[in-house]
Amino acid sequence: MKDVASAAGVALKTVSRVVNGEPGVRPATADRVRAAIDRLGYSRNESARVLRRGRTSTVGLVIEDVADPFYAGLGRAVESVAAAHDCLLLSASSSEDPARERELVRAFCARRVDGLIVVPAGADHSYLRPELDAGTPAVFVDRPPGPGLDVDTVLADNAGGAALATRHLLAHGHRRIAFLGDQPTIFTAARRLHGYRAALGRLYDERLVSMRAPTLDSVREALDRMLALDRPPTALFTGNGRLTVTALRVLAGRPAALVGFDDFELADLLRPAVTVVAQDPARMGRVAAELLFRRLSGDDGPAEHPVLPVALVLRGSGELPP
Amino acid sequence: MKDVASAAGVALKTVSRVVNGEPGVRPATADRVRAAIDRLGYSRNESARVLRRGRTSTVGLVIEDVADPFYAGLGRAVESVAAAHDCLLLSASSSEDPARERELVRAFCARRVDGLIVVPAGADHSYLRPELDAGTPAVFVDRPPGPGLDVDTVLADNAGGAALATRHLLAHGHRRIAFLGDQPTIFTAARRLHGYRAALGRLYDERLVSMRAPTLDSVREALDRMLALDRPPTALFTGNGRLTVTALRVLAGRPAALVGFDDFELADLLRPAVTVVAQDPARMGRVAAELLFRRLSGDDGPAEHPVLPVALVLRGSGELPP
DNA sequence: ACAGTGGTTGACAACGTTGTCCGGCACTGC
DNA sequence: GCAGTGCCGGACAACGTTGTCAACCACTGT
Repeated sequence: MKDVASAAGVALKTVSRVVNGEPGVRPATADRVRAAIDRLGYSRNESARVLRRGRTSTVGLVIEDVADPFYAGLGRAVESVAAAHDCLLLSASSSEDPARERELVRAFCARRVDGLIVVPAGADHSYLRPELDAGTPAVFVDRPPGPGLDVDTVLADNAGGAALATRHLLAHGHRRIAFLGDQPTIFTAARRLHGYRAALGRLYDERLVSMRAPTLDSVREALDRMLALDRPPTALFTGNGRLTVTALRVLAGRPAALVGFDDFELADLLRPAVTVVAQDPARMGRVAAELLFRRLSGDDGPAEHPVLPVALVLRGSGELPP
Repeated sequence: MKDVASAAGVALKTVSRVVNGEPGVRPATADRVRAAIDRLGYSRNESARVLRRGRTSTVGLVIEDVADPFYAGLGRAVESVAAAHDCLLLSASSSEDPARERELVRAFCARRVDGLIVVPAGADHSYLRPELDAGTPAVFVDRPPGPGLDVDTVLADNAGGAALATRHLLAHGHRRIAFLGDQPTIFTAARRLHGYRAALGRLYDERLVSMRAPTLDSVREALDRMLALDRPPTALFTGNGRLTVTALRVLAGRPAALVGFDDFELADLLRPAVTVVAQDPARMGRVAAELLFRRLSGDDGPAEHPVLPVALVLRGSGELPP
């Protein structure tokens, strides 16, 4: 900027005024400055600006995996809202590792992001206290923060969706409904198990439940075990998109009564097409981002906890008889 | 930091030394400083640090859409490499809009990213000249920069892959092979058309080619038109993942001889399973990021232009007879 | 002719950090 | 006791920007 100033024969401050579109610069002077800017290929140093002004126009997003379709859709929505507020997005994957999550949040805060959107992996978020107190708002998405921290949190109706799926299978005559969920330490997995169990009532049988990371082997093993029971399951409820796909792969085309939590591309083209409880990741991201930007524009009301609805999408696999 | 210094009863610079792990501080003093840091919840202001040191430990990634599985996989790989270099990733979607692309690059550069990875949407990248001259390296991925700019570029073997797919269908007896490609202004679409055409030789018939954005309507219309020809196509080659999925949806389960460019999840579970020319988006992202970090660590050799191989994955749909 | 006015412009400090350099202190060897 | 030698700690400037405030200029109205 100094160079631009001397090239244009004006003071530093005048260049600053032109760059920021501040009034009080004669058009002729402004043109001279702009010409010098173009000639030198100058671009404002945002770090210095941040240092002076305190706002980075950047928000941080910590999700489990930027390549997972669910989180990618969520991230895209956050990006759109951020763009509408002239903000950029720092995004990173925690890989379901609490230490990494914390490290990322720390790195984001050191870069002075204006706000944070977090899909938490860990169960303790007390490390966020100083940042929150310092005025960096955070919004949790998909999963709540650990105990002792009351911040904005956007969740889906996990238990309700699971109950919906389970009742749907019950309504189609199934009495032995298996549940494949992710590890119970994951909030959504636990909530969905809860909804499933509540809907089943006394039909609940823990032998029909498996809560493990969604690998091909773990799913195969669980299904083999269940199918070998005296009274094997006649239907399957899978607890997230990854598990649904993995289960379909293990079933290898054998049609089975199945409802999955989370929609996924091509669910409609499989045969039978797959009935799912659909969340709307884009909406979730949008709601969270809008909440964050409301906080950034000064709203300091009590923490909000919106719960987004889910929808049962009938496609065939969930309507098969026992 | 000033507060920490006075809280610990030391000078500013001593705190700086502790924070940066510089030698020359007595352990007892360092402990006192660290205690003060914890007590005050202090975290270093990265903007100020950047201002002083010149490096942000942040790289920028401009892709077409962070939610597209192909680019999401690419982005994830870039993130991994960046993380290995203790860098964060600013990522954004250009939505195939040259103006937006340029705006994003500008915003990234203003924030003084250490380097850029760009999947270009536009055809003119002369606006990058000042940044490159200023020492911000850029790597282009998936598509080359506009003319007049010779920078590192990582491409896939688009023409080769298209030829491979086309010859595969030819080898299975097809003589009328249709091609659905994206808009010809998109580099990869043009290259794939080129490979398809070269492989067909005199069998090429422009009535069997459609190059349009992959909407349901445009694909339906193109297929209807082609199937109404005197000598309709007996096989279909789709020019990217989105088109493949859209075409499958239009075909609605009617089996058709089909090879798609780009692999996609569940391609193996459809019936017939879908034969594809698979790129490796993760590898592409990794190669690009590694190239970028080599530049960042001082390698200023001539621009490199690696071309990544593609692989034909036989699954059934490409082996159907006419 | 002169104070008053409004529109431009510029000098300077400050943001929080790090690099440079210098001062003080304890300890060593004479 | 005294210079020499490390080691530790601190003062200060600088990075590039913006907010504050004051100075300047050309008019205007009296």
